[in-house]
Amino acid sequence: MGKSCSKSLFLTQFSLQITHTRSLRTAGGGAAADSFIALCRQGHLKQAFTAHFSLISWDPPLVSHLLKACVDSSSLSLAQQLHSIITTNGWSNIKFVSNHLMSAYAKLCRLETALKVFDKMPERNVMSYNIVIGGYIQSGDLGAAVVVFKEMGERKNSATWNAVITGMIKNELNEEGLTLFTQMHSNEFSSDAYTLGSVLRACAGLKDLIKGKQVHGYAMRLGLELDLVVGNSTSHMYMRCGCLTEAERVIQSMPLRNIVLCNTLIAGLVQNGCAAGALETYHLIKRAGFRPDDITFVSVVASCSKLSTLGQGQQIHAEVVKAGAASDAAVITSLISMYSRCGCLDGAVKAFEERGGAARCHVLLSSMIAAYGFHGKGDEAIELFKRMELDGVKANKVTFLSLLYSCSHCGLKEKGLQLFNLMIGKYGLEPEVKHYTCVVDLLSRAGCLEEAERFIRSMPVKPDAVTWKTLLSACKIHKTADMATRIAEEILKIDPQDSASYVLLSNIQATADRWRDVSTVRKQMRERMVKKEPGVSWYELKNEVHHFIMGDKSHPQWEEINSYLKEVMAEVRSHGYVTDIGASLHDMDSEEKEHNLAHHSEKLAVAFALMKAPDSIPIRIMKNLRVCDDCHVVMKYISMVRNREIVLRDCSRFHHFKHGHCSCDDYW
DNA sequence: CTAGGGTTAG
Repeated sequence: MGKSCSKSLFLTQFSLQITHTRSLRTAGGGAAADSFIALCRQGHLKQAFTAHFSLISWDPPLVSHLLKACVDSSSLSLAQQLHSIITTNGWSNIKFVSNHLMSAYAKLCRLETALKVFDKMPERNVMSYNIVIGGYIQSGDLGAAVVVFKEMGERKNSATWNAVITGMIKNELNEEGLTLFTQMHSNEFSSDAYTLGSVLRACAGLKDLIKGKQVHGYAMRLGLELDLVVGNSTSHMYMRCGCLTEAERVIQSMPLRNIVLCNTLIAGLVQNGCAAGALETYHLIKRAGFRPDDITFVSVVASCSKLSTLGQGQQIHAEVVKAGAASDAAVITSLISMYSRCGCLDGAVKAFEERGGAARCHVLLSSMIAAYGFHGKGDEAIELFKRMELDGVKANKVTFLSLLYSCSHCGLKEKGLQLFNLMIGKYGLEPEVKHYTCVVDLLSRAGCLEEAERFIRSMPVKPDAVTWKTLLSACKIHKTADMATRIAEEILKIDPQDSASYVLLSNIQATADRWRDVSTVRKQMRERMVKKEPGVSWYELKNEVHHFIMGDKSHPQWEEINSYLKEVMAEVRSHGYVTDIGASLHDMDSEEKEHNLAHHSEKLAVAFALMKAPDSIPIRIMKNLRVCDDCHVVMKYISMVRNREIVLRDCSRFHHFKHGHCSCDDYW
């Protein structure tokens, strides 16, 4: 469940002061050019060139525009073709054309060529220098960047400083940018809105609230705090530092608002755990007359993902298509993740396939790999990674993390270990604790518990509570109560309030009939005031989310649901199901336990879904805790007896129940 | 010198 959040200040008095939205990039060249650009946007650069090359009346803005597209789709050869068009037409002396060309070469890892273009420029502007400096910074040659900066310095004005500071910060050299900012002042150049915007962005990147507040104060002294860009950057900085109220106050004070400001607010709300507020704000800004753009959609789709509300997500997807934002790589990445997290792998695959093969960057591919992994499709995930390697798209740490858990989720131990070694060896990536945790999962799931424990105790980074919890889950499956006690101690050293671990340990002891140990755990829980978090399940029906909590009869159709659940359970019993009382932690007699188990939130939710939803669609239920053993068994029976597909997402993974079998292979 | 966005263990 999302964190509760106070109603946004913004929502209470949002006015209709709208500034003009940035218009979609347009370029010269008429209808052929439009169609050309449309094709390029969809990632079909090569097709676009073949079909339209001779029809287009080339002009400098169009060429510049397309150079940007080349960067987006990593097409060096097309950039070279454009280069020759520039040369043939004698446009090399136009500053912005050469700047774009340099920028494309630099970003496509051809710094040498970019420098040649730079050398041939008869006249340069700040941008030209900035691109070269940026290129050097990206290739890791800071020394050369400084040399160019000094050469540029001989021209020694505010715009130059701003250009370099912006260049640094854009390349994530936040500290360096801030240092230059200080130097700029000691060289008696004063800041303007451009400087402040960049510097605030650096503070946001560093999550440095103290510096950020100082800059905010400085902006007020300069009377620049109401500038659209400065105000937005200030709000963004507060959002990144987790100060939601402060960020909203800044937006509230702005005399003019535009879609960028709205986006800062919506993204900030999601990032600060208030997905419901983000969704609400989205509907509000639309009513206020703002037109959402691709960036808005990325955040709104992410909200649906966090809330696990497939219906709302699909609705937003339709709006994305209508708004013509469906070919933006970030939007698609977000959609893939949303469908996957809402339990609809088909939707994720469809969104992925629609993108076509032309322009799939590493983030987009990683998100699809993660989606396969989430749903236990390890082979598909690995297949996609192979294709990624063939296409020359470079995998990063996130890609490998997704690959590793794809393997552990379906028992591909050897394959997973191979990938782990590939990541360190061939890719030269340093694993983080999350990667090590996946390896622990790979080993322990395969029954190598001792090896997994040795691995944890010898790994070069400090294991966290999750690392140990992974091993503790394995102890449950492999019924090793002694080891479980030892591992639980490690977890409670790190987080003594982690109720899930107490519950897990107690269940393991109960299964091993070690009742004295069970009561020790319960005593510890009482002494340390650890409360078992109540289990909540939710189910979305016709745009409405229904919540179910054990023992809570507040649902308007509670009686009906309860008696229907009884019917279903009787049906399931007639097919051989027997209640497993061990799954209950509570200290009570058997009859009471059975009664409690029978009303677990996921059972209530599934009964409601069986009652209300059409037979043809899978039932998708979300739960805030791990699924209990008994409910897991019941779901398997229901999927068989009723011939219904049930997708249950608990706090860590998906369970797909079909024909009496679960995708997790009873390991979770 | 022109803001704001994407993938991530249990």
